[in-house]
Amino acid sequence: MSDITRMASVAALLGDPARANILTALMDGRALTAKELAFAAHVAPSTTSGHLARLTDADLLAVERQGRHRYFRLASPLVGQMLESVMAVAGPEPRPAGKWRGGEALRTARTCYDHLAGRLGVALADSLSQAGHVALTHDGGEVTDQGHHFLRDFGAEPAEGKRVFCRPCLDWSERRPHIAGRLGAALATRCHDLGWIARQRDSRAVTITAEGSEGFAATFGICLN
Amino acid sequence: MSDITRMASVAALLGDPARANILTALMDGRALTAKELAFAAHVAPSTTSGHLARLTDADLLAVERQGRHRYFRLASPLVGQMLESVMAVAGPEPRPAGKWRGGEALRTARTCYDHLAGRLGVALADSLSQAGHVALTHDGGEVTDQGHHFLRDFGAEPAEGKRVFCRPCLDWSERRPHIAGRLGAALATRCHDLGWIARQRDSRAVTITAEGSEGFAATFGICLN
DNA sequence: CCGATCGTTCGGTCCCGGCCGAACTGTCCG
DNA sequence: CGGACAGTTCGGCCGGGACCGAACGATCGG
Repeated sequence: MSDITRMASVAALLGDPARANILTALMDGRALTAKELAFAAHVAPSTTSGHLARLTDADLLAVERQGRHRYFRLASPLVGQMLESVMAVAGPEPRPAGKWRGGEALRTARTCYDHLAGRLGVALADSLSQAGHVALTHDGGEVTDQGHHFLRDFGAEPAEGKRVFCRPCLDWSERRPHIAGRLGAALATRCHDLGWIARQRDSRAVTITAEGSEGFAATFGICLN
Repeated sequence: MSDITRMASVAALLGDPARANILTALMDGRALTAKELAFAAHVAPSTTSGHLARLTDADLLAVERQGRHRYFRLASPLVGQMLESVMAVAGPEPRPAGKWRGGEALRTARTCYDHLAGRLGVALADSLSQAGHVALTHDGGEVTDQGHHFLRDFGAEPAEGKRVFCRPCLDWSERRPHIAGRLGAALATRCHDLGWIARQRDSRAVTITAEGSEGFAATFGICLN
């Protein structure tokens, strides 16, 4: 099979709505059981089983047995990045002009594999950028010396090593870059540890707690209303 | 239509081998006519016409009329990045153990939208990195002061502006990062202007000329044999 | 004006693959 | 051991969509 046909077959796997639902349900890195995924995909368990078999055969999913359960997760971060890049092309839903639809929570704040995205993610990136803590461009990013101090104080400095910590990740709903990479993961973890954000059940959406609302405003000048 | 179903429909467009061939044929940024694309896709012109209509409807392709021709090109760099990311997940073809197949040229050197990829692209990235001209990580990259001098001498310094010039772009055949972004585009242009590389007809593959072979060895210490 | 070429539209064929329910295997628990 | 639950396999149904050839506009050259 040629490179292109193999690419097509991978893309075809994403091209079915049921499988797309399965994959996006796993995008935050959690591992879910077949039944939970059947619910997410809105199809019968038997149908889901077939989809899961194909996805694992193609190495898009990894599976782990645990008693009578089988836990599925994305096989690698590459898969998550692929999904985000397709979302970026699919673009944001054209706003129905003043009408609010479901899924707004996802737009406000969500996890993108291991970091924060949505309006919160973009706002964080803007805040750090305007304060001079990070230098972001459309194709890379770097933490400034001043930024290192700030992040250490905040408790989110990523491990030492290479100089560049932030890969900009184009947000599919905001169409603006936000902070991924090691820094993005460290920020998300810290916000979670501080109790500023909480994961929602069965969704990549995250809720901003009362403490978070206060904290984001005080520390980053972010107010999402 | 929800975000996920829209993502699925975009992915489904990539999921057909004929359309995948069309899109990859356009990945180097050239604009091709419907007939050329029909040849690339290995299907009848009538079939191609339908595919092209669907791809332009979904804003994956942009079209420009010129007399009785219609020139198609990728609608945005985002589309090219999406294709690369899917290729990265699809992974390299498992080598048939000592047997050389067609498509080797593509693995040696090719264009990836506007920069160089394949073994040449990876070797360039390695060379610049080891010489201390750029600092590359898996999620970003930066040109050093020393690198600025070197690139200016080579004639490939990208336009002034932001500090970070290189987005690492995971190579789907080598599984290693190479240099994309502004720096990648500048390097590719300079190598082309020097006559070191030449585009092949109807392919993203590029050939390394005799001058190029010498130049890459002398300037970068690269020898691809 | 006429042929040649580029591209689209239409009608018809055909097959892939998504879906379900029912039956089956395997695991945990009382 | 027997019931409950997780997950898979199988058979059958059905629709979407990929494909082609032929006929039809559009545009260029002579």
